[in-house]
Amino acid sequence: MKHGARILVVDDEPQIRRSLQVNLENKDYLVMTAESGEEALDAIASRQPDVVIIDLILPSISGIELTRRIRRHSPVPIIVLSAIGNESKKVEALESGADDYVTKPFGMDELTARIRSALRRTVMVPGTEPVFKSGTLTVNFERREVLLNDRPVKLTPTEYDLLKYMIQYTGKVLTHRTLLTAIWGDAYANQAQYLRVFIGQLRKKIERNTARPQYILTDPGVGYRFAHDPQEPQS
Amino acid sequence: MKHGARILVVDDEPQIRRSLQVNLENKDYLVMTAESGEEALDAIASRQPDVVIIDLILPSISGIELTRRIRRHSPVPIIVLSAIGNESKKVEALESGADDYVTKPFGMDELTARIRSALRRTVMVPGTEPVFKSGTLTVNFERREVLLNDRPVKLTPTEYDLLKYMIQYTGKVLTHRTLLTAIWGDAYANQAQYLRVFIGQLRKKIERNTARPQYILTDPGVGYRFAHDPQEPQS
DNA sequence: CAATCTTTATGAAGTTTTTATGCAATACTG
DNA sequence: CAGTATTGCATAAAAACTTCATAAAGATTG
Repeated sequence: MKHGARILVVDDEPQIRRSLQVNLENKDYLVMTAESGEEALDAIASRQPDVVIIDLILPSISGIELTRRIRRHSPVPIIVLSAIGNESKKVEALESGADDYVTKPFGMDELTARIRSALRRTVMVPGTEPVFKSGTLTVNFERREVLLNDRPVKLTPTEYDLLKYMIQYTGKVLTHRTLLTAIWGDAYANQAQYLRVFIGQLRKKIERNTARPQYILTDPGVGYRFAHDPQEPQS
Repeated sequence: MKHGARILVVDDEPQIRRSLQVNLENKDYLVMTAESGEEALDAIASRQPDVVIIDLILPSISGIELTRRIRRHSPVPIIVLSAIGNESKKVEALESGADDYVTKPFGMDELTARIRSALRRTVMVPGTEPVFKSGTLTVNFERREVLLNDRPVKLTPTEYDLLKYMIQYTGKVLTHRTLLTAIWGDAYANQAQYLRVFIGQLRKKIERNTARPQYILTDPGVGYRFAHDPQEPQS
């Protein structure tokens, strides 16, 4: 019997654990479960999952605290489940190191899409791969060169830094705060408007249709992410 | 009197220095000498040789250690001289960043062949001559000579060093800091104005239209790059 | 003293920041 | 539950600021 990726589900509600387990095993994943943060930390240490799914509401250790603790010693991709109306917790979790989120109630298709994306986030250590390619977009970090359909695209320093940062974390949801502090510094953490302006300029330069971006996706109320699979322009 | 490439000879034995100097000057190279690693590092920083020849056996700083230190900040081709029976040092030197070696005793023909080969390699253009060509511009690194439409162009030493450095990294964006430390030294890393002046002079000498440079392109806020494919003047 | 390098000055070009506006999605309210 | 207010996003454009190109004067070097 051959299994796909190993997934750890952390939730205190037995029926959700059960439901996820059944559904994900149908998709050929190997599923393990934990009902508390402590159990989860043990399982991560001993059983090396490839992805961890965490319900934000947990007894004792909260999902956010659990995320933070996992990140202290493991880079495993983390997807958090947040109940609707829990937006601030979701952002907090992302800033604590989570990679992505799914809002309850959610469909299995959505979750499995996120899982697939998370699995592809093979730690892109900056410096290992000097050339990034996706669809018609090529970025040569060695040369500091951006090509679209083999034509050079001129980016300003800030635009380039922003694009580079996002590509480095392809697939991961990057909150406004995260991006602002990374590119502009701590003092600018609340200048979300800067971000909109520069994201807008980047899209104008690299997206075919800025109204339906393929690469730089908006996560409303949260931030932006660089798409793993450039969305095909839909009919 | 016009000189070819600049060669730095590093050896502690005066008669070898003298012999190499005379022989290489006969071949029309400009030869400078250093008798210790410290002197050599100074000379590389201040006088920008095109090739460095290092005797592996030196007092104080060894040839290998010297090679390593040079490589920390300069891509200048290094040829090491190893006495027979010193094979292991030779390998170590190559691993530390040397480009080639010559085993003593050696004939002048062999050494000059290695020098020519090293000079050729700096341009990374596989060909018979250590010459770079692009469009109407020709740079002969062996003779330290620049031609535009087959007419010689007079460059000052700094202009030449800058052009050569940029050609060595054709296509790659070189930041102000990179160029300044490479050509002028660490202490000048922030003198971006020098760079503008010299880039301006170079453009005046090699560009058809300095307002639309074909070769030396500006990346605003970042630095300069030597064009990969010289832009055709557009209508 | 002649060539080269370094400095200074200035207008032009380019970039970032700020402000303004419309739109769309969500939340509020009677 | 329709209509209205609010909030966040996208975009454009003006203003402020920074960097660039160039000329030319001053200093240095051999």
